[in-house]
Amino acid sequence: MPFHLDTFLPYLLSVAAHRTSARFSALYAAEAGLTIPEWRVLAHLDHSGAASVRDIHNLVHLDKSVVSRAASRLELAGLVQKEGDPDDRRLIVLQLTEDGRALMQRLSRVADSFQAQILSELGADGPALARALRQLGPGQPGD
Amino acid sequence: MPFHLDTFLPYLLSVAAHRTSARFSALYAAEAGLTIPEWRVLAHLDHSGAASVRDIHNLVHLDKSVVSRAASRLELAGLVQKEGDPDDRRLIVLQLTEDGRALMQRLSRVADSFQAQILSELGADGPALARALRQLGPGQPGD
DNA sequence: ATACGGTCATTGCAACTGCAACGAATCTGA
DNA sequence: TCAGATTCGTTGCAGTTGCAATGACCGTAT
Repeated sequence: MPFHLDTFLPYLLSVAAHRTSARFSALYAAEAGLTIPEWRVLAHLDHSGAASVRDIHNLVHLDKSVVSRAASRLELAGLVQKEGDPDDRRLIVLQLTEDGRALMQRLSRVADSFQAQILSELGADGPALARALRQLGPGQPGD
Repeated sequence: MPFHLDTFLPYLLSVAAHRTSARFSALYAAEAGLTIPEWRVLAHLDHSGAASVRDIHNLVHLDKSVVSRAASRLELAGLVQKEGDPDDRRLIVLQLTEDGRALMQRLSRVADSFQAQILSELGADGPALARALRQLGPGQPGD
């Protein structure tokens, strides 16, 4: 009996994730010229206030090098401020600038309405999807 | 109010997809030395018998160039046979070789048991996840 | 003090991706 | 018939990613 790729969860996840990210990134690429890693760094900083490259690497599932380069681009764009931590000079403290906070204020509204749009498309399966994704994502398993 | 990335569906999808693919690809990377696109091409050929590069590009959500290069590597590895279509000499007919079929017979068992493993982890949310992913993936919306 | 292992951010580098040509083959309509 | 538009697979190329150094810095135990 041949194998059915179109019911295989890793494949379905990959396609759904790619398509959903593309739909959303079209929105904030229009609003600002952001890439996905840049968006995630901004979003995490908006949520956590200040964070090091390592914090973001651990919590947002992005490689250290990706975070580092995204932060450099964001600093150049004036959205993020980088300064050395005086207590531990290995660390870089990343923070939103005034412009960055203003941008995130606009973008979080876009994100919220996108989320609402997706949930309305999903109907009753929305909550189960969120639960399942949290289960599959790197939560408990050591990662 | 700050934005919460950890309840945002595009982000959750991306993390879950990446992690699940990594878990699975560790299995077939051990069994054969396959990359993800190579696995998808093999799986689709196992399911559809024979297909052109374009067919796979359309149905498996992989860029033409990715399919083309994966097919070349698979041909070199003796898993796939490439021949020109006599009716339309622009087309390339891809087919599994005997070795390719044998490999897919082993891999589809690995895949099935992985799928079962995932579903058991998800419990009651599994079916809703599958429905939701099919809804989000490129089905109806022209794509 | 100071040597040493561990942690941090950055950088180099190879591999991969997505996109835009490109050449070959087919289709269309005059 | 035959010129132009289209479709096919491949290839070039720039940008990105993941991984492995690298160098700076810290903590600790001698």
